[in-house]
Amino acid sequence: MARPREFDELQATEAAMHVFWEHGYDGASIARLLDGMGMTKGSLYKAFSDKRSLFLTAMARYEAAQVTPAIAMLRDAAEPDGRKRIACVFESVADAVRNGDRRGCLLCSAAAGPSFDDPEIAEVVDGLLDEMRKAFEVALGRFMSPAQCEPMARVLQTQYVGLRILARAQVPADDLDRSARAVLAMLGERSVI
Amino acid sequence: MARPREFDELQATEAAMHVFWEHGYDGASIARLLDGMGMTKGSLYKAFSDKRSLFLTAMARYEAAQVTPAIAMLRDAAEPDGRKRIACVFESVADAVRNGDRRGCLLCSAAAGPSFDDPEIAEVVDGLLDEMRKAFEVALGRFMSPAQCEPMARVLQTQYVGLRILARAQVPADDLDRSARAVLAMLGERSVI
DNA sequence: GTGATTGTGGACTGATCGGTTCCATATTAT
DNA sequence: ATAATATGGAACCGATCAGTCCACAATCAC
Repeated sequence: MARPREFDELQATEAAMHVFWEHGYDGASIARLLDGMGMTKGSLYKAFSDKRSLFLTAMARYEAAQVTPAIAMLRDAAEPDGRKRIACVFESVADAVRNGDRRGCLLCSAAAGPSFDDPEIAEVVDGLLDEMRKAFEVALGRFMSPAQCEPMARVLQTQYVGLRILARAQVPADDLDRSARAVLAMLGERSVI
Repeated sequence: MARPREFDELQATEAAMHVFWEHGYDGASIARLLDGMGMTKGSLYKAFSDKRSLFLTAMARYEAAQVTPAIAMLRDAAEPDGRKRIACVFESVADAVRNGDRRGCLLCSAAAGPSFDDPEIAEVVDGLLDEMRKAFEVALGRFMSPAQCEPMARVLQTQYVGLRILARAQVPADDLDRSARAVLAMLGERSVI
């Protein structure tokens, strides 16, 4: 017995995610978010309470749409070659840059940004980055001795973050492409178990 | 025939550098800068024109005080062991975190931040990061085949950026310490030329 | 001393920020 | 019809932002 929403909540959340992804937490002003989401203040504040809540919602959406698939890929038992699983992740990073996508990674930008004063946001970001590290470790376990997996998973996690940050910087696309491939070259050279 | 400055210019520049280093470009409000530099608006704007100019000056100071020494270390012919040169850089990163220094690297934060809309700032940052990459390559050349140096230098550059970003995030110090050491372990394992 | 010159402190400006409130209007279920 | 809820949009809030301006202070040459 009430007027229904005129906007699709998932769609609006996704739009917000893209604005945050592109501009970062601080750079995403309410005005920009409203523009990107195609709604006005009244509706936004009624549906999402405030900017911080909206960001957490957008991060949850980012997790579902971007992080979870990557982690699933790294843990995908159907692909026996661990190197291929890892290559998939870094190639998608390289692909994004090659296609002009300079947004990097919402998590990495959040980690670098001032939204980290917020402990809840920090906890979510750190948690997801840790999940990625563990997933890297699983994939590495397919072709490396267990003792080497732990440190190498850390290296890959850091590489992921570094590449995503450099993607936002105006580093030439060629350089980034080479850097992403260098990670794979490094793994390729390494001896199997 | 004029009133002399009450502040030391180098000292003020250094203070500004620390404020930018800790809070990033956007987070370093004029009020915070004034507080850190111990001066008032009139003096600051007379001496440094505006925030952007002050940032460029602070970056130049950061280059002289932080980047140049690191690059010199990586290129130091007096130290024949290339691994030791590289270890020195990553150990100083680990040391900083261990001592509670969570500021990361001014360049890396700038690369991640919105100050990158400014082409001049971007150029300086990219240039310095590139200098670091080349210095890594020189150090790697001491114990690796030339063909392997180029991609591995990219990995080290990315690793440096990633670690510095994660240092700003609230990742546990132990984790960061392990991650920094993992880079060295990786290099240690690799075969000499 | 006086005057020219430059640094200093702080009040002030206009813009923008996130966020709130209000309301006339629209849409639905009962 | 009525009650309930969502909409767009404007008005508004206090805070903060970078930046400007100017009276005043301190120094120099003379």
